[in-house]
Amino acid sequence: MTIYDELVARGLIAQVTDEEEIKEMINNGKAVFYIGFDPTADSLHVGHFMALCLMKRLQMAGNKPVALIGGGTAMVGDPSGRTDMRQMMTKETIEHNCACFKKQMSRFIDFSDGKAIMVNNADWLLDLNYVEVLRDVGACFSVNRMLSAECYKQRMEKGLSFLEFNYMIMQSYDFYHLYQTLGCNMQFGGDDQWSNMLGGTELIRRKLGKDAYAMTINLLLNSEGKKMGKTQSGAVWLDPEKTTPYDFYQYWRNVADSDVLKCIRMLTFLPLEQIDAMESWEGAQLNRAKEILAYELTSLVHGEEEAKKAEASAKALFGAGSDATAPVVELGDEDFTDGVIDIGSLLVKAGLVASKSEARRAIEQGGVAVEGDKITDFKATFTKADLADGKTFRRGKKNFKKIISK
RNA sequence: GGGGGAAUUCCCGAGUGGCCAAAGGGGACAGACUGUAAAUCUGCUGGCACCGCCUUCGGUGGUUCGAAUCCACCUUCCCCCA
Repeated sequence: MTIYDELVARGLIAQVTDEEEIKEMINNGKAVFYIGFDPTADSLHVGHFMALCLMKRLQMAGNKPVALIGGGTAMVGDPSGRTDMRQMMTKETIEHNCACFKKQMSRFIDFSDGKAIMVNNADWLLDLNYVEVLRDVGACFSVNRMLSAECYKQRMEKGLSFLEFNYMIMQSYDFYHLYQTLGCNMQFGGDDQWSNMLGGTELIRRKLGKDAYAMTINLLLNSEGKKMGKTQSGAVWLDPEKTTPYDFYQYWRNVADSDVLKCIRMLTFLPLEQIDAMESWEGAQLNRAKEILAYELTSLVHGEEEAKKAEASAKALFGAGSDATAPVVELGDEDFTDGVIDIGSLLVKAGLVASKSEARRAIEQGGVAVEGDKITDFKATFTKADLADGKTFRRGKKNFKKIISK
């Protein structure tokens, strides 16, 4: 099976500019392609992970990836798919984020011996001269066309600043620049980048009279059409400091039935035959598929060892009720007053609830348990000795913390 | 530049002087049912020393016994005209 066919079979490909040409190039390892990542946070998230996987798959097929970190474009901010303007980031923040991205990417992509290249568009964008750019590339863009682009649609209602309007031009310039300097002839990215990417192929055609290609991959949407990889508290990060391997595992363990197979197909490297075999699974059997999904992804992102730990924790907590593996929180003397700590403060300290009021509510509604026994009294207290060996506290069905006094 | 409108608790959105911690919806959270799923039903949704008190309605001042509600200035955004 060719790499292109595999991408299709995995449901990854969304749009392509020239299917035959792209097929020919990536199947034969002839593509030099780039994917851009704007450093909007200090860690990559699931969306980036998909792009990195795509990069890896293509690299394995012999193509040469260029990972572009958008240190320059982040100064502008991509308005695509947004209803309001991004908060402007300081140069320092951007630089810090770039460094974080770089570190994380190196774990997924092999940059040794020139097998892949990493560049930062700050290196060429920041020194551009305004009038020169206007004359040079500005003349190649039609405002009328740009305004009708899908990525600006949403913003036509709420307002779009000139700063952000220029994002497409910056991205197009990147492609143009990489085409000339690295012979980069393809750009891949999320489907929300389609119009920005077309801007680049168009610019190359106009300026150089050459063809360049673009291909987008489907965004990972759940069955309700919402982007996956987000939780109430924000994105699911790849940085273990920001999203623990256990939480990462749990996120995937809890995806909806209707989304499991799609996720396995799009995100894991499991052979397609094996995935096809899961297609017939139904009902509770899908739980097995969710375990596989969660394990595979945790393993890819955090390593096999962490994945095993997360899986073991989950099985223990949800299965027999063993307490050995929940995340541990230690309490010191300062947490106890007169030798005791009340349940409300304890839950707050453990990070199981945001406030004592929330703790009260959770208890009143029967959502808190210690060592499997439901707590009904908000006035309950614990002494240091009670917690000397550690006790597992649960809020709701899925939140566990082991509390130990020291 | 001229004219008009808007800013409310996580989001949308009521509220135009006391009965407002603020309707309604969404989301989130908790419970029941389950398969650590979905759907459904119930509860709950600012904080705390919780039958009470404190902080919130873009910002700063002011009027008033009392303001999310009135006045002034400021900030931001939208619409129409240029």
